[in-house]
Amino acid sequence: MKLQLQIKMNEDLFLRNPEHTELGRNIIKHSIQLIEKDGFEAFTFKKLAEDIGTTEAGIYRYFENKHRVLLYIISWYWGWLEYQISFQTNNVTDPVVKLKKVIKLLGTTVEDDAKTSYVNESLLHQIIISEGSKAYLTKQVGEDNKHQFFKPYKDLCAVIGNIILECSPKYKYPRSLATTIIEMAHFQNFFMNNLPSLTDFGKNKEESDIILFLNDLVFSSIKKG
Amino acid sequence: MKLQLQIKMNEDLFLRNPEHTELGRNIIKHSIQLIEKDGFEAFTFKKLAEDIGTTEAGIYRYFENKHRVLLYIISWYWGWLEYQISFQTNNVTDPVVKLKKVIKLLGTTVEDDAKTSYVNESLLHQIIISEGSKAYLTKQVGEDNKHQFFKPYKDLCAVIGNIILECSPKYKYPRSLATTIIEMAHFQNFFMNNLPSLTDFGKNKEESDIILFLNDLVFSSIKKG
DNA sequence: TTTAAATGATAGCTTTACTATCATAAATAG
DNA sequence: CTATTTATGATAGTAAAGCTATCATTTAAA
Repeated sequence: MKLQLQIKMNEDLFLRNPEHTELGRNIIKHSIQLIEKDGFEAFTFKKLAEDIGTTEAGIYRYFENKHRVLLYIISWYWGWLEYQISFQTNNVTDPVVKLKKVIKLLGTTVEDDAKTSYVNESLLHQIIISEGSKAYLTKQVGEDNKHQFFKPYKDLCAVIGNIILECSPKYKYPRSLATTIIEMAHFQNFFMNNLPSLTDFGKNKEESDIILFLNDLVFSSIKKG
Repeated sequence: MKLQLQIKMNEDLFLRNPEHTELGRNIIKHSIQLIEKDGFEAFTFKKLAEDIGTTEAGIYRYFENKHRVLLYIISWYWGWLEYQISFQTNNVTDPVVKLKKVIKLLGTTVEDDAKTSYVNESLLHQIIISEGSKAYLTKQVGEDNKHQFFKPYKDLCAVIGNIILECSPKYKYPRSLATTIIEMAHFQNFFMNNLPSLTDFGKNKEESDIILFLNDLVFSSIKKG
């Protein structure tokens, strides 16, 4: 049996659902490739169109602008990650074990998942590291929030926050600790590879060291209460 | 006696030193105002020129592009903050007290400092919160790093890392914890004001709560060793 | 098979990002 | 106190980015 995984996307993100057509799926696929390769600033609909073999106008029929594309693929990633977490922590009773799995998932470079044909999770993970915060670090964050564009991120944060509370019911900052884990999993990775003297991982450049750091950070914080 | 504070800037950041001329100082002053008001993406040399009452070409004589302007003002801020830290922790022997002062400085909205005429530190602090990570989250991070554009940030990180080591000589991740404090001081603030459900500070929206969170995070991490 | 929906091809417009040129004003050196 | 460097102003122009519009054609659904 061939399984196919579908992430439910916010309809306001697009003008026409990219999942429904070949061109749409190509837009997602090539956007991920281009943004990963050149960075979000250098990413344009013109280049994307050339890459796919369609025209600029064709892209605009699916997405209002490139920021929406970024929001789309990042939302997709958070949705996918939440699914991974629920899958991997299923039947796990010990919340400490759960939380450790979450940290490992956040801090590990993922492999491309065959269940999602037009999305390369490995590239997407790199995009999350380098471009993730650009989704919300804008002046339109309030408007975008009204459209619920950050719901997948908030949901993930809530899931992790609840696991933290399971570990330590009296801990005062479950959500802020959750965002700290998420953001730091990615920032420490970026720093390790680009500005290593900002981290303690410059020598080995091992993701596993980041995970050790995050485990230490999280479990010393919550073990007290 | 009127004191004047000068931050030594990396010469590669500009084509002509903006500190030396009225126009140059205006470029810095109005850049800070515009970036704070409209965000970095909407910031253009044309608008800046109109704001100042000069021409686009005039700006280009000082800065190669708007990203260099961002790097300039952000570098300035880190330099200024390192000075604030060294000033405020001077004569403090207890490293725990020092570290608490650092966290407070990072997490508190600063007031405009009269000692620096053309720089509004209060606006600059807002820019650090919303735009700070865009300085390095680019494809040119490697090139920019060769120019030493991130030295002020690295220096600050080293200073904080050393205070952490003073508190707890065996702690394994002083630099990563330092960047975590710095980044989270700003991200939690951004989230609190824009996406409050990502934090535990949505009700009060008090900076002091972020500082409590960071203190808890840091001191539970380092107290073990 | 008719009708609607999706795509391709092309054009055009405004803004951004940047370079170049030349005249003039201000500062400074001889 | 003039000569000359240096900074600024004014203007022009180019390539690319960001976006909208139109119409013909292909593809898919009724």
